Amino acid sequence: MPLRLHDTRRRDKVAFTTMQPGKVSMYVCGVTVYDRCHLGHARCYLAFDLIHRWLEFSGFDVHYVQNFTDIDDKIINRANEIGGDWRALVEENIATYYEDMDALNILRADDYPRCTDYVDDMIRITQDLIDKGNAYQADDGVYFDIESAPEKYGALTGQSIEAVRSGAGGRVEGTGSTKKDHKDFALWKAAKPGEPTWESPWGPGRPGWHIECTAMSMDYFGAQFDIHGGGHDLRFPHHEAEIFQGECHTGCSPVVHHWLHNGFVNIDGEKMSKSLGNFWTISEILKSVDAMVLRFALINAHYRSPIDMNESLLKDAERNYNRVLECYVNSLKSMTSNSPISLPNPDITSKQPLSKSLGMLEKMGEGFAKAMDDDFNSREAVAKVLGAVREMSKTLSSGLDEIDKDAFAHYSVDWLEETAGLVLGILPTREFALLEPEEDPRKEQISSEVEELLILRTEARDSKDWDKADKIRDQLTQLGVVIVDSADGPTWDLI
RNA sequence: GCACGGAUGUCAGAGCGGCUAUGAGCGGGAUUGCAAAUCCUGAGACCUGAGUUCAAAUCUCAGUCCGUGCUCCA
Repeated sequence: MPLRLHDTRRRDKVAFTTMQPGKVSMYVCGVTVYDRCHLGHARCYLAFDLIHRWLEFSGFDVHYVQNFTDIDDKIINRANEIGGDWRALVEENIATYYEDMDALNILRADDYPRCTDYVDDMIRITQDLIDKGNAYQADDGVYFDIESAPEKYGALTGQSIEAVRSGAGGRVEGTGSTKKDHKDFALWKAAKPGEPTWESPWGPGRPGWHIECTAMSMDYFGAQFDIHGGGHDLRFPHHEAEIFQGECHTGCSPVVHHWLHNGFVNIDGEKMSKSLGNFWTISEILKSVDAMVLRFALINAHYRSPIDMNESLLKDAERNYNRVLECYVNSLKSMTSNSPISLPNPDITSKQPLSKSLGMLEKMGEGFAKAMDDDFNSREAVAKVLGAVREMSKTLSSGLDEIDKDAFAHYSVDWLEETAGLVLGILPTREFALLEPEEDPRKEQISSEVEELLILRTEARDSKDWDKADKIRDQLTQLGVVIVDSADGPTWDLI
């Protein structure tokens, strides 16, 4: 089934086409490196990681470029606040960006260009826009002239020029700029005292934000490319500005063939923002939440829908993720040979349980691919994995003979490694999965005490002294220990 | 105000012309002294009104309500 995806510009799900057969050029707006990454960044780059993975899995050769915005008002301000050098701030935040994204098992892009390496290109494009009559010089920099290409206004957000004029209300006055219209955006900002600057035909200054992505994407891909992605908030003005710049500069329309935008993360029903105090950085969350559980939670939603992050969502994710992991580990352990016998034909209508089970799994595998092909519906894909996990667990514990079980386990492992592993990126390596969990040192400390109490409890239970048994259990709870009773006697773990 | 998106069981949330998912919660069952954990199983929903159709949660029109953007923001 062919891949379809939702294009923001065309406002519809469209068939995915590439300029070159089998090759995809994909540019995603990266972070402005003035601070550590937060949950919203995780969501965004996870969304495009999944898209990246699915395209590769579908056989495309993807050239994935993601930039770092390493010069910007916020960077300068932050550096001034902390009294440090802006370059050091940039380096530090790029390093932690990689740390955070690696932790979430986000595959690296092919290239991570930095804006400051492309200033010459930006100057060249700006000059060209001036020459073509799409830009003009004002007192405080060079601006793009919206009136020179009014038909491009609202390409992504559907807003008319008039609406924005009235909607902008009182915010437009008193900026002290000599730009002609408040909608005109800066291509080049004239130097202010104490700021890093570059030489240009318009005097010392630095590039505007929007021109950066245009310069970098064109350097890698030329005048046109397949996919441009970013957060929902970037549609306006950032991406519309890119359309103005790119299309006026190259004369190509469209420059970008598919615009993809991911939805936002809310916290407990509220927008995540610093002023509300619900701003979660990735490194903070990962202190209390397993990285793969967070990944699971974030891909268990369609990339375009907003996510409401809260305790129960994470709890749900943990539970479901552990279910998948446990099934994977059990399947790995059930593989007893290197050369499994061939399995019966998958047939969902068969009376033979193994054949029927394989038929179910085959169907769920098809459902998984169909879901991903339908605008990267990872939530539906996750549902298929969970359905398959249920089926696998059931079949593995259904009393198959050794040989069938081995073969079925091989099938299950392959199934999971392809879907949950390669595409969703939530499986650990085989070696890691089979590793016995490391003992918590705190467990060691109380171990003998707990074991003693458990013996007393077992004795009490044997003599049906439930009062005493329950008191001991309360005592253990106080120690922070949870008991799991099974047919083979009680086991325990830290809460 | 304008623009974009949404309204599905108790909740989260897929499906988007005929069959409805997934998970939590709740009911029943197995194991169990009880609880926890695990497994099996059951009930339960498609905002309102009109239209198209043999057939509508799904398409069309109207309405109501909600979210987001229009300002640096993933």
